[in-house]
Amino acid sequence: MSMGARKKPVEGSKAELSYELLRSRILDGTYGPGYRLVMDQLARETGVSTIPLREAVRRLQSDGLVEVVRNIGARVAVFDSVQVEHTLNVLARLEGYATAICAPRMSPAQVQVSREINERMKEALEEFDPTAFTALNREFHFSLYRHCPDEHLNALLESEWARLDHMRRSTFTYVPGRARRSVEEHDHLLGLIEAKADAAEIEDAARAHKIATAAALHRATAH
Amino acid sequence: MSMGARKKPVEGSKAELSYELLRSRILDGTYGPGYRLVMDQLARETGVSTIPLREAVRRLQSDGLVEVVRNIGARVAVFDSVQVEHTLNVLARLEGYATAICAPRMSPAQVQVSREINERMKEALEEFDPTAFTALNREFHFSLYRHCPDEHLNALLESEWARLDHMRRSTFTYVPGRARRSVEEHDHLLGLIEAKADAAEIEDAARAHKIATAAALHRATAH
DNA sequence: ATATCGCAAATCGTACATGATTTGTCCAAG
DNA sequence: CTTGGACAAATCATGTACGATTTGCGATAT
Repeated sequence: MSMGARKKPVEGSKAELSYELLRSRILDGTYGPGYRLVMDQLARETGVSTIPLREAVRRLQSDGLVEVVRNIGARVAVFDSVQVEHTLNVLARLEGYATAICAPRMSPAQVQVSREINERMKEALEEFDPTAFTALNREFHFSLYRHCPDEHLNALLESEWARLDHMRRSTFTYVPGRARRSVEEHDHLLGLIEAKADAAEIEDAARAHKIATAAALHRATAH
Repeated sequence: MSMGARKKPVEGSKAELSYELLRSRILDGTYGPGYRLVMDQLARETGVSTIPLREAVRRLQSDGLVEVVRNIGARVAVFDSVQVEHTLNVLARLEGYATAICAPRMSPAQVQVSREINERMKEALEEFDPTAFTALNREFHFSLYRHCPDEHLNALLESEWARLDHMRRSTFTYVPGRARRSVEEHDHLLGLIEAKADAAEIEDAARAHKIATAAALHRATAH
């Protein structure tokens, strides 16, 4: 038999594709907060039937990205600014732990990659580019715990970041004075990792870093 | 119109009921780890059709309780002891935070309820009843952050505890020497809450408490 | 003993029927 | 002429039955 690249779409059930499609459209803002997900409409639009779409919506429901009401339908979740603050605080604890257990596993080369990302954040800071800054910030933190031995923790982090990305669509959150301090704290954190500091110390630093972001946002919004 | 209590089963779609049924059966061990969830079979057994069951399985998939493979089916997730340790560590961080933000909101009466639960744990300890002890332990911690203002955090805690309960089916985890220290730490924690201690201090205590449990388990299993 | 063919079982997807909710219209009262 | 309510029709979520496709296993033939 020919062993050439077959047209085998191994990862391509309609339910799976629909899930990724809807998810990406929610996260990139195509379906904003409160948007109503109508099955028949989506079915015609995407060319699949309603059943795979229903299954996709169910997964999104457990992900917390949509809210489903019986006999009414599904809407993409809507968040207010206090929930942004809550999510930041939860992320602080999760990230602190993840960063701490991954720190000993990081090679010097990987630390260097993270450091370069932080340098690019400084550039974005110089050029007043909040969007790029935010994206790089996420990239920076994920670079710290990419090789986390706990897969479920990784899934949690991914999920919380996704929620956060989506929330930024409703309430734009960028505290001007905070960005400069943020990159400094990143440098400090990298220093601790390179110095093979104690796990508890690294965890404290990483947690405090994001708690500070949440606090800055708190002061900026609910003055 | 009569406004008396109608027989309105507001929460009663077949998809919802199927979800709760499957979930409870997974958590109480009826469907053990690795159990194969066959749609047609479940459909005949429960009297509903396959579609509501599919939706239920999708939600369980995002909950991390079942694993779905394309064209193969769904199996109940199987965990090993290291994942128990991971989950305990994640729970430690989440519980620490939740306990800290709920502490100022607790009334003396609520503290008293928690204290009574801890007293019952001491009784279970005297009578060598690990099962009751474990159940009470969960009840104790939930009593501390029942009125959490962050609903999503509550959902996360519920989810992680559910995972833990299910894991205990595979690997029975009870470290004899740990239980006595545990109730002492509970008393200490309650003292901090009553004394209106600093949030950071309470968080540290609650986190350290569960980290110690994880560490004890680590020593007991992978000696 | 190995390989190939074929059957059984279960998942995946579609079309259709049903029931609940919302909307829109018409009529009547003020 | 405006307002309020009731009835009707459309819209959409929910559930069922059925067909299509894939996987896994066993039997048969070489």
